[in-house]
Amino acid sequence: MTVTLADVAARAGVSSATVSRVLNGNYPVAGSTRARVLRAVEELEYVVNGQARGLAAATSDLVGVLVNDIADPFFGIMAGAAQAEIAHGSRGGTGTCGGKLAVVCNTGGCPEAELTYLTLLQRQRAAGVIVTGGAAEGTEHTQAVTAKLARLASDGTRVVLCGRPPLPLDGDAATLAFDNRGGARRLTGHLLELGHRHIGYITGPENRSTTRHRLEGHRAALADHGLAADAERLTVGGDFGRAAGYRGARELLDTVPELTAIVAANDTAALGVCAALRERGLRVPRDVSVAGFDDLPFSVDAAPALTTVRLPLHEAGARAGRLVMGRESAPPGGVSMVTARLVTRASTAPPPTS
Amino acid sequence: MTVTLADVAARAGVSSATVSRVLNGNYPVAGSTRARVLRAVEELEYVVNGQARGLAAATSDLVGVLVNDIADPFFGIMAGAAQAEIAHGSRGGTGTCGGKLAVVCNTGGCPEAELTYLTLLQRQRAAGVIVTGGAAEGTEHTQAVTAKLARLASDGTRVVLCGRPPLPLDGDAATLAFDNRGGARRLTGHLLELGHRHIGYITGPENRSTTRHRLEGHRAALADHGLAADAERLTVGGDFGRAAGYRGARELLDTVPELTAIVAANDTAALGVCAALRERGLRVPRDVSVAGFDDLPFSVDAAPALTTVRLPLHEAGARAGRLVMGRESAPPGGVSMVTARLVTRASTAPPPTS
DNA sequence: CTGTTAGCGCTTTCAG
DNA sequence: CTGAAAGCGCTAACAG
Repeated sequence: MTVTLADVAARAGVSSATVSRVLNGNYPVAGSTRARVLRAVEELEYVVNGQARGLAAATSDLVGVLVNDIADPFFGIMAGAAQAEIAHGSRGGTGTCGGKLAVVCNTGGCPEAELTYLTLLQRQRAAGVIVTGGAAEGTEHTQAVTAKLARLASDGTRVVLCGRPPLPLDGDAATLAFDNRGGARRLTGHLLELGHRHIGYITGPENRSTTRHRLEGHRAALADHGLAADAERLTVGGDFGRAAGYRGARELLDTVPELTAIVAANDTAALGVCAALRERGLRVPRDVSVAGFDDLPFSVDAAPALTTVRLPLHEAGARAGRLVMGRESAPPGGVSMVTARLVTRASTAPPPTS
Repeated sequence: MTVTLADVAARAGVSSATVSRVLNGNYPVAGSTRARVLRAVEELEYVVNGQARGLAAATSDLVGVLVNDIADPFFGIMAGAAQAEIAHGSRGGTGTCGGKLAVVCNTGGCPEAELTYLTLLQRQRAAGVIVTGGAAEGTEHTQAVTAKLARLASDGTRVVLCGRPPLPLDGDAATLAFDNRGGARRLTGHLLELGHRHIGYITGPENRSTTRHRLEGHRAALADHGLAADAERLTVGGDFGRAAGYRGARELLDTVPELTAIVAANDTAALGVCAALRERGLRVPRDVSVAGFDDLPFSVDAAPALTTVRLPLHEAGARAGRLVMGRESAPPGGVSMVTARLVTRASTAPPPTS
């Protein structure tokens, strides 16, 4: 039924080894022979069996990309950029081919799912793995994920952490850490400079490194201005979702009447905040300033356009892709800090003078 | 270095065949033997080699998911839902495992890239392929894509088309077609009922089935009201991007002063339209009504909330996932039409009375 | 430059 | 119920 190397060899009147050499192009083959082989390949519509090839050569065409939520542009942008680099160099048709296949895995941020996918990738002997998004902290499985990653790295799988704190891994593992703490600090600093003194904060999901770092940055800025005492009361829990932003804003409005600004842990939640404010008849930024984090594409289209912190997601994803493909060498120390730049737009202004 | 079946067998004091049988659980094995084998697996941290297994059993753990742009939530939502179904049943650890690995491939809507990825997937002997998003039409490569899909289907790869017109494929191929034409017709019908008579339209990219169907639906609604004559002049080209919506709106505003509404081919472009309108000092919907298509999550947060057409992307993606896994049987005739529901929100209102 | 010969690690008859 | 043996389709030495 399905045509194999041997079929091609027979048709071209050569040995299967020769066909293999022509296809892989990593060995000298006479021009006439090569032509004959290629014609046979065409005629038979031969397509190599990647599994057999991988088994024999101990290689793999697969690279895993773990994301928390592929439907979220935050991850979609990184995954897309990484994938473009990973596939880079691939040529269609029946001929040779460079690039690899990116396997994007949705973990929902759940360490168990991460573990499952890492095992699945290990099973396929993936050439590399990119893990994006913050790490879960303090869970039982967190340790297991680290161990699995260590195992993969020591087995020769290239491991790249993108937007996640560095881990002590052997092999050529690299980390692109996001400066969430610094970005958050600058963002809240901006609000403080505008004159705000009662700033609400809606966090990300519990026990995640990203949540913690952004909150720490926010608190650091408050501390800079001697406002640390009030911080706890002005903080409500969220989960990076729009609904959480909406609920959080309502709660803050109810409990902190003197509030003049709300910072959400990300843009999506900030949109929910805006919706809640609108519903209460409050104007942004005249009555309350609002800020997010990430600078996703839709943030500039919010009304008013959102002040936020820009993370170069596309560049980071592309770089992670190059790192995992070994096309770029790891930064010294294996860790590179990705800077987060403050982007001030229309949603923040000085507090009402009243 | 890496531990194999034989290592486990040796440790457990059985043959490798027995280990295989325990791991696959598809053959009777004595309880005591099984326990011994499982313990050896644990101790050695054995993980099966998917390539070898695939080669020997002529199976694959991979399922391809082709999308136009993974950074676009339109595709992210479908891909995420499909992936959840594909991975479904997978259990972590060292034991057996049901689900498969979804390989999400970004094609950028380019038929050549589609071809490349399909070949790559064919090479890996993927168990199935889901192709999402509209098809390119009239390109040289379009035919080649169809041929490749036909080849895959006849080779036993399950092919599912999701949001793309049906193709005559052998094997168990299924199609989930989106009712773009009907949805667009109802959307423009809504505007006409509100009293609009000069409705601008910003299209999607050229030569794509989705673009064509949505435009056809729009025109059909106009024809229902005897307004077909003016349609050409009120249509400008776009590409589903925000910038195209922005540019298109400016162009329409300049050339059609009597305009009272603008329909964009999708929500993203509609956001660009709103931005252009805002910039010109026009209020939505008081001066100009705006409508999009897709009902992406951010559309409800636009200001004003966008009137649009809802496509059940999550359900469609999940269904495509079940179909490709053979967990749900194909609809009669192999084609199922996914309905597109009109969602009226604040961005549309009757035209100014002046 | 090309053919021969071993496997890669696993599944799967076929015997026992 | 378990073991032995024959491949799955390909690559990679090793000889010519």
